[in-house]
This record gives sequence, structure tokens and C-alpha cells, in this order.
Amino acid sequence: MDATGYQGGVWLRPARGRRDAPLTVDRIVVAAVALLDAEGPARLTMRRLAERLDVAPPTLYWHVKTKDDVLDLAVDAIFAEVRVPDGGEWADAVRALVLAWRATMLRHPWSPPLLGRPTLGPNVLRRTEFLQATLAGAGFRGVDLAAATHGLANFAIGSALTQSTWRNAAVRDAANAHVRANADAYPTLAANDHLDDPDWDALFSQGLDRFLTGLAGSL
Amino acid sequence: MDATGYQGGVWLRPARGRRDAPLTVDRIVVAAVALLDAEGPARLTMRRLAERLDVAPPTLYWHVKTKDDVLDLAVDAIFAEVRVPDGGEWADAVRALVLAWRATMLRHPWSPPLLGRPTLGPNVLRRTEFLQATLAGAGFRGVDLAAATHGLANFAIGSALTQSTWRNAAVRDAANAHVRANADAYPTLAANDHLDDPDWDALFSQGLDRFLTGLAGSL
DNA sequence: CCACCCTCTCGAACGTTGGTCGAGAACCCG
DNA sequence: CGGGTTCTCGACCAACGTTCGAGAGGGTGG
Repeated sequence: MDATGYQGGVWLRPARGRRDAPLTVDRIVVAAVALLDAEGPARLTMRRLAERLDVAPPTLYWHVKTKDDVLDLAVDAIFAEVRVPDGGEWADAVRALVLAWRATMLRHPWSPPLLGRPTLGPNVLRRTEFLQATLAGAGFRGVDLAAATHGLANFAIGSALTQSTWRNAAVRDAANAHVRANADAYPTLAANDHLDDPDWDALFSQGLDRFLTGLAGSL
Repeated sequence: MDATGYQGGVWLRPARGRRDAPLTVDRIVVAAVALLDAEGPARLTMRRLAERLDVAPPTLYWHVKTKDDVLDLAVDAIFAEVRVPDGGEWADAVRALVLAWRATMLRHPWSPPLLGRPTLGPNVLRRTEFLQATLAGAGFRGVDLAAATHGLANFAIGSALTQSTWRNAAVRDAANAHVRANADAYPTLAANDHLDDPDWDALFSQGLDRFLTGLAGSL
């Protein structure tokens, strides 16, 4: 007998064991990305993920070692969206890659903070390889090559990280109200509407151009 | 009677109520920063924090609303370390501020990922105000001003975020081994020792100079 | 056709976490 | 000395990541 209520007996209990569509790591990662996109990182729990896959929570642990593994896989998965340019002038190729890279992060705003963990997935590495190879083809060597590669990546990551925060209108409004209320302490920020819904894409594009110009000049 | 063991009775039980050194938000934040520095963000729990302050866990919640509040306060607290330059050429002042900003983040490697949440503390705002005011004084206006301010901040944040990951020797060695093992897929990365303990400070400094040069040229 | 093994799934449970509630101790003021 | 405010804590809660061992299902060799 069951003290917690009638469960339906053998007749209504769902079948155990194998399913028609077997669970795979890929299906887990796809579901995780969907969940992160829809509800944000705080709501991604192994239980909710299992629920979404119509599976009991412990089942996930046969395919995946820890929750962190799921996060790492999810981060790499989204970078498959970044189109790798082919051919063209080196500056144009770099520009296109960095813009696409940033756009993908903004499409999945939970991703930038996760770049604080090592990212060694095939999608990330392939695009990093392309970036460095393109710069090397343009003539960069040694420290200059490393500085250019890291600089471009860091610029995009930093931009995506801050923008994904301030893009939220409620957050932005509260911030602007606070700055304006303390206009005596922050006169320049208040006068220039520092955060007042700027055209983030244009700002990034402009900054990227400056960076690329600086790089080209140092060749 | 107590089934879990003798607790000491009234005689040995520690005194309740007020303490000599009363708990304050400041003391909580200082302890949180110390804990984060010493053991990393994963080990920062309200219980450990309370233990470090010699206080019962629920007590913290009278001074602070949530754990996220503690994190936000901790982030702002460390930026008090960033010295605000006074006087001098605008480019030198900006350079000094951005370098100090990045150095502080690297001294507290748990901080860059937390910048994914709104940062509106007085220390952060004051330094952002200084940066923007200095650039405005140099002649930047409108979109150019916004692009310069955000670009510099984003560059520093991105650099700190990625570097705080790859600075760990074990992580870096594993990453390099993996890249070299797949040298056919990542020939350029493998050939250039992409992550092989470069001089991160020099790389950042060089990138910052390029950026500042580009900015100066656009005035 | 059966016995076996490997692959995959899950019920039950553990220890820990962030957070709430209400009782009460200590202090301040009248 | 009495009453209200400020501060502290014991007991407790739901939810989390994760483990363990029991099994169900299909494939293979005898």
C-alpha cells in the first residue's frame, strides 16, 4: 500500500526502460540551450532539464558527468551559429567573424559570463583558429599576432557581457534615474545619457573599425 | 533532554543578542571579499560567510536582503582600489585608469563574470564618470564619446575575463596539450602556442595603445 | 529458446544551499 | 521601571546537484 496516494498501479504507471527516441548528449544540450534562452541561467536545473526531456533527473547523469559539463557543451553549441567567412580581404573576414561572434553571444545573453570558464569545444576552437590564421596570413607575427587575436576576442566578449546587462529596459531606466538623481556626483554621465538606449551595434562597429585601423597601421 | 548530545547547558551556551563588535553591512562585505579571494565564488555560501563572522546564518539576512546583494556590494567594494588619476594629458589619465581597473579585476578573478549584472555602486560610477569626463574634456562628443567610453571599458573587462581563466597553469597546459594533439585541425593555434603563457600584461598594454591611437586619430 | 551481458532508465535518498518565521535577548528612551 | 525598537538566532522549508542500486530492454552466443 502507498500512504502518499494512489499512483495508478501497474496499469497506469508509465513504461520504464528504453524509449522510442533515446536520450543522447546532443538532445540534452539542445534542450539546455532552449531552456537557457527561454528562462535564463538561474532557471536551468537538472530537474527542469530532465522534465523538458521527459526523463527522470538521474538519467541525465548517465550521459553527462556534471551540470558544469552541460554548461560547457551549451556554450560551445551556440558558437556553431557563427558563420566562418571564406575568402576576401583579411580585414573584412576578421570584421565579419567578430561581428557574428558578438551577435551570437547577444542572441544567447547567458553565454558571456560563462566564458569565465575554459572554452575548448570544437566550435570555439575552429573559429579561434580561423581568426588567428587570417591574421597570420595578413602578416602578423609573434606578440603582434597574439595581441591582435586576444584583443579582438576580448573586445567582443566585453561588449557582449556589458550590453547583455544594459539591454534590459527596466534595468536601464532604473540606472538612468539613479544617475540623474545624483547628477552632482556624476555630471558627465547624467549630461550624456550614458546608458540611454544607445545604438549598441553602431558603437561596437565603430570601436571595431578603430581597432582594425590601428592594427592595419602597425603592419 | 537532548538526543543529539550534550550542548553544555545554559552554562556553556554562548551569549545571545548584541555583541561587542556589532555586525554591519560593511563587515559582511569585507568578509565576503576575503572569502571570495581565498576560496573562489563557488565556496561563498551564506553559511560560510556567517561562520567567518562568528554569527548564525539568518542574522545576515537582517542586514542584507539576498546573496546577490552581497555579490553586488563585493564587486563595487573592490573597485575602491582603483586609483583615480588627477591631471595630466587625457590619454595618459585614461591609460592609467584602464590599467588600474584591469589590475583590480585580475587581483579578484571572481569579479569579471559578475559584471554580467548591473553595476551601479558608487565606486564603479565614480570611475566611469571620470573616464567619460576625461574623454569629453579631450573633445569627444555624442556617439564618439559613448563608443570610446564603452570600448575602453569593454576591452578591459573582456581581457580580465579571459585572462583570469587562462592564467591557471593546469588549465592552460591541458588546453595546449589538446590543441597540439589536434594540430591538423588547429594548425595556426598549435604553431603559435596560442595560450602558452604569454605576457598578458604586455598584450593588453599593446592593444590599449592601438585603441588609444585610433581614438586620438579620430579627434 | 534460453541465459547472459551490456546499455540505459529511474525511485529513493543524502547532504547542502538560499531563504523565512517567530521567539526572544539587548539596548534606548521616557 | 516599562515599552518599543534593534538585532540575533533555532527550527524549519523547498529546491538543488548528485549518488546508489535495482532493474527493464535489446543483442548475442550457446
